[in-house]
Amino acid sequence: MTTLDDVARHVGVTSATVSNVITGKGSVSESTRRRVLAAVEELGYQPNLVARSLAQKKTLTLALIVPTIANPFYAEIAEEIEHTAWRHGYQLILCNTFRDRSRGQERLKALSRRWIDGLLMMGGSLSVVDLLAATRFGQRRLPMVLCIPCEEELATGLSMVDLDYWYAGELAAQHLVSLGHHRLAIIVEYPGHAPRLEGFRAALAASGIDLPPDSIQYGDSTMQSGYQATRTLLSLPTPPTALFATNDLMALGAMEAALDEGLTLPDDLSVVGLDDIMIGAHMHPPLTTIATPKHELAKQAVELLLRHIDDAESPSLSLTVRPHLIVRQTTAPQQKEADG
Amino acid sequence: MTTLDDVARHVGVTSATVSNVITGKGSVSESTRRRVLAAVEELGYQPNLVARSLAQKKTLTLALIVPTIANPFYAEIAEEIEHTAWRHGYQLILCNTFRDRSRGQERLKALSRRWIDGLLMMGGSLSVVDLLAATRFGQRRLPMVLCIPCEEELATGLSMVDLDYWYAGELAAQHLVSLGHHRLAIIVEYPGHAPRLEGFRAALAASGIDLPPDSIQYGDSTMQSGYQATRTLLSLPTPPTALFATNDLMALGAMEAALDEGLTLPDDLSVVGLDDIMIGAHMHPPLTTIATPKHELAKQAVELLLRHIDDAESPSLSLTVRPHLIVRQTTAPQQKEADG
DNA sequence: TTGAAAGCGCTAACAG
DNA sequence: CTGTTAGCGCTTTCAA
Repeated sequence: MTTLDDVARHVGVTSATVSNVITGKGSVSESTRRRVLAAVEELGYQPNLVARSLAQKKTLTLALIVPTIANPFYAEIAEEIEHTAWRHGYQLILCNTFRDRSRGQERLKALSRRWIDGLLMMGGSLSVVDLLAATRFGQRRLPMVLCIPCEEELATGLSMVDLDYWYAGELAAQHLVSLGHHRLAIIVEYPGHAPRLEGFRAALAASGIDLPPDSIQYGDSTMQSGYQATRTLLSLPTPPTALFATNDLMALGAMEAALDEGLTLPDDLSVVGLDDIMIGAHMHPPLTTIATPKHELAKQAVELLLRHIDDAESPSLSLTVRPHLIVRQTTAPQQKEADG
Repeated sequence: MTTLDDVARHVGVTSATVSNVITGKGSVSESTRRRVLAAVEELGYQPNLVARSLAQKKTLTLALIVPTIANPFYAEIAEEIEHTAWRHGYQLILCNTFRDRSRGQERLKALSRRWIDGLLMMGGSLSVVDLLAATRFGQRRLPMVLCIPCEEELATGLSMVDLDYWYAGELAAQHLVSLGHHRLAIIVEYPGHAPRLEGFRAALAASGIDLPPDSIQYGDSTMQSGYQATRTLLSLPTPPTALFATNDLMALGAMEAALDEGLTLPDDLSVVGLDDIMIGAHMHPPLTTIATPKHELAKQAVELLLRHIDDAESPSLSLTVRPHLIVRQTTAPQQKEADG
């Protein structure tokens, strides 16, 4: 384990000089510069990041907090975030909270001791109280951006990158309405996904279609809940001919339930999801969904965070990314019905 | 940002004493101990991990290298690993290599500068050369364990935690044979999944069943490749009645292909996967698979790594975890056939 | 252009 | 039981 001093001694200069050539700061004569570089090579010197971090109060480390990386949606975003972070020279510490408050707090506390440069938080990972506490680590301010905040996180005043979920709901409704459906249902995580519901409802209203209470079912973003909600919907006196699940996992659960009921997709029931997780495209039939542009989302989030890191005075910003509809094969025109 | 010295000054002792009460080392009188603790509380003191790391040469940080966290199998394991690591007080840096050598090398180099305490590597993330180079960071030895090594990584002599894949192949074959199938096929990533193939082949041989070259198709562990391979298999003069895909993603691709061909699952074709990714249980029909006990795998891997960290002399170990069959609904008894 | 010196915040010997 | 001292490996003034 060679240190700066080793290199310096080997060349016959001082460690400050070696530091200068390595960081590219200060000015060094071309000749010593070359000798230093040669020595670095020869001794296989690697700068020690922890020493540097201590001296500069900068760790080149970001943390990403997610509810659970086992959810493919978060995993796919995490991959993009990791990628973007590394491109900017930052490493990523991964934290799962399992949506558990005490766990989240622990994680945060541990992070605060290690002087991460910034924090990226997926919405719903932490309680809002903990979240706000997190913005101040000791006395110093922790740069942080919220990625896809949930309802109650919107008022925190933090920087955030969100998807235009209201628009997503609108897209889903418009697509379904354009196919001639008028008995629609929604499976929604509430209140987390409220804007999706509202966008959906508003677009329906604009087409003169009502969304009765019965046709709004609640889930918790898992397949299981999508499955259950769909069983309930299908057992209604007049079951829906089309449904929108506010995330893909619930949509997959819905498909499963419909198939278990012996229905044919999409003829007997149209299903629209939201997220565009990889696997959705490979279901049978492939899932029609409102896609989250994950690469863009990650890019915006990381770059916004870096802006906060580089400039502590940089004001809080709210960015919004627009989703788009991907029509695959779980949606079809409304069939003729017996009872108009 | 209060430091040890601040606390010390506030109490009227020396920073060494404060350090002692915080780390629990050395001996401190009960009275000063209480005063220190009070001051810590009052000032909201948080120990600075980077300073501590520098002093102790220990960072309480592990890194996990995976090919891609977007693959649910890795994501689910990553979650278990993160969980286990945190329970032991370690944080986790996540690295995706995208199976790209240069990217893997970069990651490794960056990690080497930050003095991580240990490295967990999913098999196939890195070239073997880089992998071996990674064991020595500068002159110091980097504790490391390989998780589910691939063929060419077995000879590295590193500690590893593997699944008994030969046995997994055997389980798949036995299950299918017990259902009366004798025209079997396999979709395998080669040579990465060679033991799975060999176990499968051996178990078939034991039942007097041959596995002709045609019925061995190659994939790269993606759904797409499973899909393609299955199309090929189904277009054979005598297509198989059952197939084993050496990972779940390929099995899902196989299901998709079969359904696209108009086949009914499992009556027209039995499919067995391997991994037990979450989503497999929710397909229609739910996927029969050979399950990886991910929790145990993660636990073994992390704990083995910690053993290496705590004791540099701890010898390399190879642990093996046994998979088990989960029968769901993609496998069924062989149907009667027209042509014996 | 280079060197000397101080310091980042903490731990670890060793004295007292 | 507590204080003193000396680092950990690097950066950063400030002089020379």
